[in-house]
Amino acid sequence: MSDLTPRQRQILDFIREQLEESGMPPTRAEIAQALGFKSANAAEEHLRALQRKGAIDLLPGASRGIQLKDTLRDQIGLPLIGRVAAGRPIMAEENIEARFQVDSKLFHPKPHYLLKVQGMSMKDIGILDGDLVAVHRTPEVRNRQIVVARIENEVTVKRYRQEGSVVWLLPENADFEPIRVDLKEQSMLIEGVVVGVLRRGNKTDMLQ
Amino acid sequence: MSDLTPRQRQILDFIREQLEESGMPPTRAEIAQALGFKSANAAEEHLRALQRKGAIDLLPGASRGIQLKDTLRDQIGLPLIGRVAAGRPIMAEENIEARFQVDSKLFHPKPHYLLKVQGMSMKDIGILDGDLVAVHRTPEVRNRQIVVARIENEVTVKRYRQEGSVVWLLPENADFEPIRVDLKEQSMLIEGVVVGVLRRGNKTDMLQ
DNA sequence: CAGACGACTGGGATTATATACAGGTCGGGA
DNA sequence: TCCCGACCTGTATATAATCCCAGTCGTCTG
Repeated sequence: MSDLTPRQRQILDFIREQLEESGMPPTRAEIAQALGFKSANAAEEHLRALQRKGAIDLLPGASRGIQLKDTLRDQIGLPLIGRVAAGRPIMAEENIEARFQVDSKLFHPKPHYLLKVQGMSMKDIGILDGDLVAVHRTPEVRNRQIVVARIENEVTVKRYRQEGSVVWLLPENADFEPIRVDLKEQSMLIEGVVVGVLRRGNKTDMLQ
Repeated sequence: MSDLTPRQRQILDFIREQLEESGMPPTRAEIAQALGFKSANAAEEHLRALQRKGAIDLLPGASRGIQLKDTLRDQIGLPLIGRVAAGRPIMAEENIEARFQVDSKLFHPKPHYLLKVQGMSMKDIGILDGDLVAVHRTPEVRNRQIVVARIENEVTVKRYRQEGSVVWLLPENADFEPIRVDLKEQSMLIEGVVVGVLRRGNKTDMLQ
């Protein structure tokens, strides 16, 4: 899905924009005009490419018959992951406690799931025990990002720092110790990047 | 706006349904088929009636050129309140920066708006500068609740404590001083109770 | 009881739109 | 070198869709 050319991504963005602003998908001619094409056929070809790559659906014969594929994900809502069963993928059915619809405009990049945080190790950046973090599922993380990592079947939220083959998972609370992982000796799985935090007032006495 | 005939409401509902399901407004022919009309003109006339009554906008010449009026579209989702203009009600149009759809199952009681927090005075309970708090609009608050209060046109988020006619607005950060309000001397308006917190990772460098 | 109005049928002109086909450029592999 | 794929122009055409006109059938209102 992410192997789109820059031009194709541009067109996908334009479609999304149009849907936001006018509430309907654009026509070939509108795409061509927006991107500066002199022929609507250029838009047609890009749409077909986007369809081949699975980014959109095209309804044959229908005017403005363009559908974004990822609307499905939005409609169902984000799964809330509680405790992660040992040895199971994080999104396995048995880990899902509930599903919540959360506006995808709120977070960027788009989160794939919510994870319930256990413990106070990230207290200093405002992530408390019981908070839900919105996680974008990706193995590509950069230094200083807050990540969800799995070591030895333990899922943990920490700040990421890599130095060669050594990864440090840093807490944001002086009471906790950094975790050192040597990738040559131990395996570690990056489950994603934290893109947002969500706290429910009623569940903790923190707020009321 | 609500003086629509049953038939007109049915058609408005169908438009909304189509937008949800297919991501694009229906054509006259599609409306006619869904409602059992044999002529697309019946749909045309209903659309004109809906436009006259202010429920929708029709874009002349455009296929599927039906837009739900902003007042309808905007009713979806919680308004995000940024800075509150002095002397204006908190939900005034000019204070609304955006709207986000948030699952009502997430918070309880149901929030009425999101407020952007300024400053670090509530840092110790994980409410940071720039965070959004979900607020349930009510004047009835109890001690120890986190409330949104307005004093002298300043809107502030603090922990509430009342002792007779004196109200204390307590920060959750040792660097800040409690605010003392004597209701006999000063006026204070309770704008609501905080029922949740929401942090967007991309806006701060806190998360990434 | 005329007349306005909501709710339709049926037909048809006119435009908007999708989409096929025939080109052309440019850069990157095999 | 040749071919391919991404990227475009330009022309053409069938069809999707808007939108105007002329009616019909009730119901309610002055």
